[in-house]
Amino acid sequence: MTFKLITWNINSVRLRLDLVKRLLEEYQPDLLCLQEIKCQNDQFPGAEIAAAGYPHIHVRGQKAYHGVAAVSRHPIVDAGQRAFCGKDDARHQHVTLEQNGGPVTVHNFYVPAGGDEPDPAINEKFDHKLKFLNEMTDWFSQMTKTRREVVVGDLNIAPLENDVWSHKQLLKVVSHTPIEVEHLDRAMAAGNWHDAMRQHVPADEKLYTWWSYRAKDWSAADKGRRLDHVWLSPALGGACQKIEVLRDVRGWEPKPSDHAPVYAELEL
DNA sequence: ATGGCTAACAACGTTAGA
Repeated sequence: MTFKLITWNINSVRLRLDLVKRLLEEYQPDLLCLQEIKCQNDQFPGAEIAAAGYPHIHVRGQKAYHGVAAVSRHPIVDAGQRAFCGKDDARHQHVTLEQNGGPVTVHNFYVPAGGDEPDPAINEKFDHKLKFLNEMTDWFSQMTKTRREVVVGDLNIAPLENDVWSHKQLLKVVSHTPIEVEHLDRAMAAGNWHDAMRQHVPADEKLYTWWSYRAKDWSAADKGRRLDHVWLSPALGGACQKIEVLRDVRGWEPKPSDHAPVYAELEL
């Protein structure tokens, strides 16, 4: 059956609850994975999301920053979270759903942004980002590759040249530096993950999921980056029938998130 | 001309995003 999945960096779920409800109403996903919910578990607007038809919710939040949440139409049969880099900073959760073809586990990530200076020796945030990616690599290399698993979320790296508006101008900008891309590539290779977005959009076409708030007209300037991703385990490598960046949602008023959701349909 | 903006907080300036 077709499983509809959306990943979205919401940049405060409390401030943008109406946008979340509109997205659920318009796109009717089976599962929505949110990042940067910026609230503690007991502040998550679960009752209103349940009332919208999504009563199965697993939240991993904390005060003020980061935080991820999964909201599902269908029962979550298993859920958990992993602390990376010895910090309990709410950057990962997993949920497992029972589908016709057996269980499917979705990992929802919010990788550290990494600060401004792309040098781990002088910027502790960048160091944290690289260490986080190394830990992902170690973990993925131990995973059973025959399992049906999906990685989604804001990985905060735009790996390909056409994942940014100007490869040349962003080579020294955090999110597109060669060292970050190498780290992300290693994590991807360690799990034999397939990049579902690039299965459907050729590498020579521009593809973005994030546009800065600072542009006067984000859509006209179109200086975007592909920071959000959907990865498929080898067992699901051919499962994605359709995937698209919901670019219009970046313009939803009032107060859009600076990330657009990524919508995927998987045959499970 | 990649920061021109945006969000949370015991909160009117700081920290963080990317």
